[in-house]
Amino acid sequence: MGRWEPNARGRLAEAALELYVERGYEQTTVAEIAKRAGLTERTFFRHFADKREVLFSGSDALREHLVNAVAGAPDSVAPIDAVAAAFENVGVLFQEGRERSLRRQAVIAANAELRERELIKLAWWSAALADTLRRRGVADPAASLAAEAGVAAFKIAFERWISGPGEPDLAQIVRESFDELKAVTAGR
Amino acid sequence: MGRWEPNARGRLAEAALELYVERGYEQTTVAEIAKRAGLTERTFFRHFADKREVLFSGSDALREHLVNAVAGAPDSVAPIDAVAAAFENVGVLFQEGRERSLRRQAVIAANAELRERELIKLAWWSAALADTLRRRGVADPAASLAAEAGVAAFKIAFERWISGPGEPDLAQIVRESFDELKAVTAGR
DNA sequence: AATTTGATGACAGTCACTGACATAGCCCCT
DNA sequence: AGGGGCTATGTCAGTGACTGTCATCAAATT
Repeated sequence: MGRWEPNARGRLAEAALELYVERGYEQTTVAEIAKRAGLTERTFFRHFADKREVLFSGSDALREHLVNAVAGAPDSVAPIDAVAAAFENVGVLFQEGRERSLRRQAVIAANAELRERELIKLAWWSAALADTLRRRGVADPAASLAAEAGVAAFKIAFERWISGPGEPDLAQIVRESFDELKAVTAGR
Repeated sequence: MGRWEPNARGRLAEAALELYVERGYEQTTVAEIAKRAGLTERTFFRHFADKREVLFSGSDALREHLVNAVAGAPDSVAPIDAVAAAFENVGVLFQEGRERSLRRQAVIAANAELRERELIKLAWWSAALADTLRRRGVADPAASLAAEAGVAAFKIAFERWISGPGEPDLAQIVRESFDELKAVTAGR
């Protein structure tokens, strides 16, 4: 087991999720994560900015996907609908499967620090979406509002997907969530 | 300057804001804050859970105010409008004045950790609002969506209030923000 | 005046995170 | 094949946030 085992980053992420599930986030030290991955604490911090980030490294890819979807929408599509369509398609990127998402969300839900990190990732999505809308000629504050409201709709859809029974279809739930958003903001 | 100077908590909050403004959040140690307040580091952590919380202790009062406003709205008012009205009235609670809010927001905007904390405070508002709406008989996910969308509208209004020139009226900006939200989610 | 109560100080300890430097595996070039 | 560089990892020392524990001091209570 020399220095050069492949995929150090992936091993660290795997070990971290396992340990967070087994004994909780706070009760896990970075040294323990590194040890399980066959590495040292210092190396952990070379791959991840902090102890939380190891759970959120996939967020950037999701953001990219969202931005591309919105940027590629026809000009005739209203901002909120472009955002809605982007989020509907994003379900595909949860290939890691509902199983892993469930474990991950359970860990996040159990810890305030991790929820903070998740929220700032969503805020980062929102900012990127707003920026993309502005490039499409949407003025502020409409661009920011469409992005924020869209992220909110997705957040709630995701929660329902995670907490729901069986194997529900994320894209379908997202669609319903955006429909509800429209109904609610119409003052009904 | 004995042990028993009054208002230790307030002195700590004041010293913290000053130092965060002067030299930045990260470059300020808790020991320095405590020293300026004439106290020790240990005492700081008896008053505030962590180094960030000292900037957010007013958040709970705001939440209370919001919840009461929504709970007290007439039954005939639609959920989103009850939330909107609550946020319009909340401007009153920024008695500390735009001046202090400006300094505080500048500090928060400059640091990711502080932005995380702010987001989770807003999420806490949203959860409380959703809960209040449910008590009014609003079903989910409508309750959650109205709360989330409302917080988003307020967040954007607040940003505009802070970054705008002169002394704009927060309540007015909040009203406009909710109107924009309605327009945007209508697919325009 | 004695007692109790609550806030503060003092001190030691853990752990997240960082900077600096050493070392080991891998690739390229001759 | 061998040397030289490049990058990932290891080692070590240090800072600072945060916690547990116990002592101490001021004020309220009796």
